Amino acid sequence: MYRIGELAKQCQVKADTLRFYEKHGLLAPSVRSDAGYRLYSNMDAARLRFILRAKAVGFSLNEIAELLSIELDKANWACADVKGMVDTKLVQVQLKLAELEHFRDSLQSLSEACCGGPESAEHCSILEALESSSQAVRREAGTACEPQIQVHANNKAQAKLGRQSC
Amino acid sequence: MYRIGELAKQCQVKADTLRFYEKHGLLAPSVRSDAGYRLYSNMDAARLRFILRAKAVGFSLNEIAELLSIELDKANWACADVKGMVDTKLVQVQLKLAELEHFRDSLQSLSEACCGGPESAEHCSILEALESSSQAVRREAGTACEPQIQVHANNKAQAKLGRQSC
DNA sequence: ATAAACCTTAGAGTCAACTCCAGGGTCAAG
DNA sequence: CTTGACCCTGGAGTTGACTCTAAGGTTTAT
Ligand SMILES: [Zn+2]
Ligand SMILES: [Zn+2]
Ligand SMILES: [Zn+2]
Ligand SMILES: [Zn+2]
Repeated sequence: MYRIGELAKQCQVKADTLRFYEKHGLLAPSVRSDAGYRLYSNMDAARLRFILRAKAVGFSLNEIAELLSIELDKANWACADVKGMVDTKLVQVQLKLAELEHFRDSLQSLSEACCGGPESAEHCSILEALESSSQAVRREAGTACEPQIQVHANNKAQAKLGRQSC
Repeated sequence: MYRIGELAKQCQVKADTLRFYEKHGLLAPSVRSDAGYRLYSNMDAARLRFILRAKAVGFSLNEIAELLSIELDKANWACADVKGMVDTKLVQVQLKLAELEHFRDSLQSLSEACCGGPESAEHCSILEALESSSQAVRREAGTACEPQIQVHANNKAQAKLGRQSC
């Protein structure tokens, strides 16, 4: 039997988190001491590890509650139910991934378009891209800042064009 | 000049959102009508589009506020500042992306390990993986459910072993 | 003139998953 | 017998980006 702080430390969680899980029906200690202290059994600890593992693969606490109710009554559920939950979550994760990949690509092309130098941001390609209505980073010849690699190569040409090399 | 509802519809946002942005210092209409109605100019609309574009690449409203303050005073900021913000955000996005990829991979291997059939979940590989302490989906010969492809191939062998084909 | 469709405000509520607090009780060591 | 480390409770606060409500004022069309 572990007291709340012991189990918490064992599982790298805060005691508050265990109380929170209890309040939300995920994990209640099977016994209380005379003084009212929570006492967790090995089974309780196993249940907590189940919760943490499910969290580690991306399930929300609500979804974990559902998984736990299946766990407690496996015989009345089918593999299809369990796999369904996993697949549903997988789709959600893939959608979120696609969104973040889009963010990443956009940020990357913004980053690549800017020289990143100490010059005034008056002609910064990043700001221009956010101002303009186009989705992509627009390159209107000779007005915006450009990545450093090109700055060196084009320095004179830019100067000739009266361009502020941002 | 647009009234709040007009601008909102034009930019696919709710009027409430515009009021929210105003309360948080992102976008205030440049004029109010006699009756107190918000009236947005074309510049205000452009500012809103700036906000929405920055949101679309993953910036938070606080970060957007910072970007806007640079926008208003470009001359006193350097490309380095702007690019720094983009690169910082890029790193954050990449971290989040790595976490989600981990989720995806874990969910995928969980999904692949389960037959997904209408049988009782008593031997479901997914539940067993979440119960056991191992990170990967553990396959203890002949105890857990397996993906359907193999179920057909191994049907008789499993029956011979007295195995419940989950 | 009156209804529908708009607009105003301040302020509360929502979601998730904690996290912290005050004000008290319990327990082992010295 | 006191100190310090632990534990209890109920409830409030956090973060971010809205979203909604109530109670009223304005515009526009019929
Ligand atoms: Zn530049
Ligand atoms: Zn720049
Ligand atoms: Zn199965
Ligand atoms: Zn299964």
